[in-house]
Amino acid sequence: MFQIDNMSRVPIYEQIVNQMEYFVLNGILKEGDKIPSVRHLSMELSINPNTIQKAYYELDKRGIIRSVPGRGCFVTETAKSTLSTKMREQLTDLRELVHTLKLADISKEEILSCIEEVYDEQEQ
Amino acid sequence: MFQIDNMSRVPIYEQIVNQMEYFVLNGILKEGDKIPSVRHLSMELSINPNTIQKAYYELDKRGIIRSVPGRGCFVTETAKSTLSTKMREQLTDLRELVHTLKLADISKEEILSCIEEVYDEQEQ
DNA sequence: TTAAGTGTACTATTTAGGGTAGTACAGTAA
DNA sequence: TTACTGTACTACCCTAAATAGTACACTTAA
Repeated sequence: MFQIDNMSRVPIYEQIVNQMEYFVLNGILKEGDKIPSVRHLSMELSINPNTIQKAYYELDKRGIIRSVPGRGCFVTETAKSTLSTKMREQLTDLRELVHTLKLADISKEEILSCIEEVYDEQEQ
Repeated sequence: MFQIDNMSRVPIYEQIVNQMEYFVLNGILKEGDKIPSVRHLSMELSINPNTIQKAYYELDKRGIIRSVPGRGCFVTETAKSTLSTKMREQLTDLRELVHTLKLADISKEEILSCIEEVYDEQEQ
């Protein structure tokens, strides 16, 4: 499920956070779902439990999961809508990236067709 | 000219590299232009000379500038075309970002109008 | 020739973040 | 009771980044 890139500059705990959010947005994880326990995921990814805990703590703080001592961690009911709102802020990143591409003399048409492609893709 | 964000996770030397490339793409720095000396930029930004040197070394390696001992550093004749080619590879990043926005239920139309805006902007 | 400015090359040191190791405690559920 | 869960804590290691300081060779202009 999770893919960790040890060569990345992005810290492992943040990779886990990002992928968890991606899974929620993508519907792979749904509201109320139980996610892997700290120790279990730690074993599966061969990562120290503290690192997983750090990721889960961050996700809890963001309202994506809820940690229940003794029971486990679960995706909150509001996770997806919270993320959708947050993602909208990435429109700023989009503008910056497109601006850079424009400077590189990449045509508007090329950008637009790129957008069309992504939106016409079927999710598997 | 340069803006350094000390709170950023991106290393200072890499911020300088990025901004130098941006200036070249944007036409603020042109082929043959002399760029600030290591010591001068070091003073201006209150950054250790070694950090500036590291950035310049990287830019030299990428073919964006040429360092000439005793004379200074200059933007190469091929800098802009080199960067344009490299920027084209960022179309992959664009796809990923758009994919994320799509997952967040942001409409295609909203994305497209965002693109239009950027391309219709006048550069100052 | 001299002086100032240039890039370059070192070594040593500090700092902060990330990650690991190990232990311990309390709650939950079969 | 037993095994699982999240949580908390200290200590330690490692790496990259950045700083500090010095030194050398080259170029330019006075």
